[in-house]
Amino acid sequence: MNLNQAARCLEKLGNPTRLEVFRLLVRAGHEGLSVGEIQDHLGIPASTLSHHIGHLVNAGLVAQQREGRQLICKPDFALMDGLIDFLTAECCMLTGKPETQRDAG
Amino acid sequence: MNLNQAARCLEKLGNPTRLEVFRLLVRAGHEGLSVGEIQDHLGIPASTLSHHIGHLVNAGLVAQQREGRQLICKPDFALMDGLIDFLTAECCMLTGKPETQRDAG
DNA sequence: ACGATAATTCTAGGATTGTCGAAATATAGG
DNA sequence: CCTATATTTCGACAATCCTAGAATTATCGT
Repeated sequence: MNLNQAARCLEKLGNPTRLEVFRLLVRAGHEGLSVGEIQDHLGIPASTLSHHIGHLVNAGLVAQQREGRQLICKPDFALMDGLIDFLTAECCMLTGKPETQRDAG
Repeated sequence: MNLNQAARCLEKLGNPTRLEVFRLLVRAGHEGLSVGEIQDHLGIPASTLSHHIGHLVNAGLVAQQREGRQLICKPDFALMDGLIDFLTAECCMLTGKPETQRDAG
């Protein structure tokens, strides 16, 4: 995870609707949720939701797989961990977390 | 830190230039850096840099204080910690980190 | 007051984003 | 094939963002 990759992820999560979608998917866990189920939770027009999910998929934060007529969305936990690792390592104090430090810069 | 606050911080950090500014300030530590020093590092026009710093200040991620002719910028470490806590608690697996969990919801 | 330095505000342009109805595509079942 | 369901793509519009030169404000030293 480099700075530009991180910025891209942060940009996508930096929209209230998308952050809510992502949080919903994280809470759903490895089973994921269909687009329609997400829509039931958020109550926004399908085209708007599809637009936002497209952004998340494009950034790699969400993966989709078809199951019959439904498209199941799942968060990429590893990428999210990578993002948090980046923020912790590059944009935090690191005080009291020496094991996270990389080169004692 | 609620979802909208988090989204606002993420949005501001989700721009490569601003993320680089913020990382630079974090690396500078509690002493901070003047706007001019940041400009020396990044090499972008003063008005563009000022615009981006304004965004970071507006979101509370960066604080400024004047020292003579210079404006010193410092990151708000506590807010950044709060953001990472939010992401860890609401947008992560939480597997193997039970002490980070808040209410086992 | 004057000149130099530090940084912001003004202004304007093109680029991108967010929204959502309408139309189109994909799948399932009879 | 026809109908219903699930979701995306298209199209349009307003709103916001990014960039950066020019002008302005703030501070310091003399």
